[in-house]
Amino acid sequence: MKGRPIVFKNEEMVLKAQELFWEKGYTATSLSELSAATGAGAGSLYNTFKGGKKELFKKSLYQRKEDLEDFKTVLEKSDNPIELIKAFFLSVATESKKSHFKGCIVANTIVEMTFINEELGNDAIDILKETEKLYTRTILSEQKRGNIKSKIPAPVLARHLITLWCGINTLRRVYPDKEILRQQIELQLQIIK
Amino acid sequence: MKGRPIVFKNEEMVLKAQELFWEKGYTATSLSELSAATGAGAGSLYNTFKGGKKELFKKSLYQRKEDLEDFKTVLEKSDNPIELIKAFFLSVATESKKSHFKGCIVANTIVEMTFINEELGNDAIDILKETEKLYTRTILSEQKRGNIKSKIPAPVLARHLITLWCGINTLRRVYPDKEILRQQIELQLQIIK
DNA sequence: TTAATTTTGTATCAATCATTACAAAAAAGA
DNA sequence: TCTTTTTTGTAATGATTGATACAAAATTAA
Repeated sequence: MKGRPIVFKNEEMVLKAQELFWEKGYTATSLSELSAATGAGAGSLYNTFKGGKKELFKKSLYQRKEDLEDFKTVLEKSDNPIELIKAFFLSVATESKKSHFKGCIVANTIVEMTFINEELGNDAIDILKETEKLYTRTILSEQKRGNIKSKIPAPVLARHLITLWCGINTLRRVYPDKEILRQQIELQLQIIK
Repeated sequence: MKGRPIVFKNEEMVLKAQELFWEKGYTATSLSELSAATGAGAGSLYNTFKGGKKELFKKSLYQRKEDLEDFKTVLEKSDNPIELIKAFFLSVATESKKSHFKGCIVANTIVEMTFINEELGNDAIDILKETEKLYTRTILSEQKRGNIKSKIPAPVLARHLITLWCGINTLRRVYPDKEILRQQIELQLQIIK
């Protein structure tokens, strides 16, 4: 292929940008910060991401959808997916302080974007709904297998996990404390039994 | 008192500003929008709120602390405060669609401010912790009276309500639906029994 | 009436915002 | 080697940001 060789790889830039967007949100993250973090100047940024800041954010958000796909694969291979989901929620408690303060970029975006940019807000909502679907399928299947005795409808239990996720991702900023978080997550996971 | 009479009352300006901050957050709300919403020009805005945008936001946030004080008074007068708290949570489900999209300005601020402005973030965290204290006191007292049989420590149950609050205030943007919200809130309130 | 005081409205400020323009750099293909 | 193509770095762009300067307006006190 002709042309000057690429030095700033698309994927690496997205990951650097994601970190910034995750911490500061869309509005408060400036192009100059993105430029400094990625190392790429405005020229490279706009050449790589023709849609500018918005496209870069979309890619950063979409990266989490791919992470979800990875988790889906792991769940499908497991013969006790419910325990895996519970372990995932509990693992949040032991993450770093910085992770606590960052929360979840998907949940953060839903909160930030509702009255700012409906398109980006809906992109985030879609990811959360996709996650919910995965939970619903898993719970329903495990109910049929008898691994979950609860008669509460699978969609309600799945939405409970989503609500817990959103709740914990705010609580962990108020209490970035392993023990407190573990206690609260355990309490709410008891509903899935 | 000497001087040209005030036409823009402090309280009214705070309420107008609060509405904007609640919807769009701190960063995305501009002074020109605040000026348009309150009707006051830059002159009046900066004369009334010497600290500018930041002070106006602080006042908007602090308004919710006063609302909390009102709720505290109602709870103290009640002989079944737990039912009042549960009714309050359930009442969220039937609010307007716009209210669903707005969520909670305190929770919103915690999410937005962590990496932007620690001071404003901590102001919001303080309000949430104050709310938690109110819940803890109420639950502990009702446990002693035998109105709550659960042996789960009052602080854990109180933090459960805070987590539920944060969770629901994101979920209601994903599902601004009366029935879904009622279902999820009811499920989680069963823990307080 | 006049002076003192405060609020209001408007013009303006420097700084920063996201984005674009464009030439130099660096490669491949002819 | 020369042309073509693409990326990169830098210098602009106009718009908007939060905040300030300041005179006119509107009141009270002297």
